[in-house]
Amino acid sequence: NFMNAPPPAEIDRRVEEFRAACRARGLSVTPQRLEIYRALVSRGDHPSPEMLYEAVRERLPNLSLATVYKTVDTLQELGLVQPVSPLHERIRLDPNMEPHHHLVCVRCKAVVDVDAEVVERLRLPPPARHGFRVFGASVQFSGLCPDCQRA
Amino acid sequence: NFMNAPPPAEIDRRVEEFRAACRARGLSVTPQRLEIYRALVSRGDHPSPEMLYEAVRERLPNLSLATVYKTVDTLQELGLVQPVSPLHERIRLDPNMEPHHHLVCVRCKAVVDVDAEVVERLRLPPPARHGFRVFGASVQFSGLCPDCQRA
DNA sequence: TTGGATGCAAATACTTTGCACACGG
DNA sequence: CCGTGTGCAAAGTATTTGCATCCAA
Repeated sequence: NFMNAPPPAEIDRRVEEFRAACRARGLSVTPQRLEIYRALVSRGDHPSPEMLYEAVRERLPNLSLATVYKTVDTLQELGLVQPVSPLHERIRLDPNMEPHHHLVCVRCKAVVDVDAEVVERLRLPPPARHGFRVFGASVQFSGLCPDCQRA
Repeated sequence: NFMNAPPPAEIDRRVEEFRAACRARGLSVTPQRLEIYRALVSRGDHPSPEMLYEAVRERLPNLSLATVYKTVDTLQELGLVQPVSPLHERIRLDPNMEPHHHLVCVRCKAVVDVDAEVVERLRLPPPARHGFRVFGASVQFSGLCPDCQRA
């Protein structure tokens, strides 16, 4: 198991933080929200909404998948979660097969290639490899494109 | 316009490469395939299948969106295109809001956090910024997780 | 001529929305 | 009690598949 689940004390601390964030914003602290957030921080594996749904249903069998999606939105607004990739909504295609990097506009999702040379060689030290065989690395710079800076 | 479209000569060269790759593999060289690949390399903006569809329909009005998807699959098999993000199929959630990096298994899509310290600070020199205002950078290491190395 | 490629339509997968009821504050 | 949150079902969007027809070789 190569996942990075936090220790129990850390999980509890983060769940408390979440309660506080809800109270601060006037949001109800419901069992669904608590369990969904707890499941998310407990599992170190960056789950999809469906995976969270399955996990939480063991404790809350009436949970609805729609509630998971809504709760994830809420967590994003609270600044407690983010998608691993900002480009998950639709597939985006790259005909450049050479090693290179990307610059992504967080607003309009424009993607620009960045040549490999402008970034120094990226090495992952063995202890950080979690047993993976590592082939490559690509950097994703995030920012605002010229158009979106105006808007 | 901050996109990086190649010069016409380069586009033609790559389309020829594509013809050759098709012939080498015994695949038909159809107008649809040629135009889809040409559109992909012409536009430097990493289009979605829908964007390609709209672009190519100006020249081939009968084109079907399903053909675009099928052609994209073919191009992937030929090693001529890849998705910008390997995690586009479903949203994956990360409750770690600190700057950090990811290690992704290309086979099973497992995602593991990599602490920021193990990679040196990533700077994008101004000329490479294409007018973007850049906030952050995160590295995505790709590899095979322990389980998938066995399979 | 003929097998692979295309177009259409139906199917599937993922995510969002509308609304009546439930429950936290 | 009141208004937000939940569950269900239906709708919406992205992608895949089945199949009859078409066309590149």
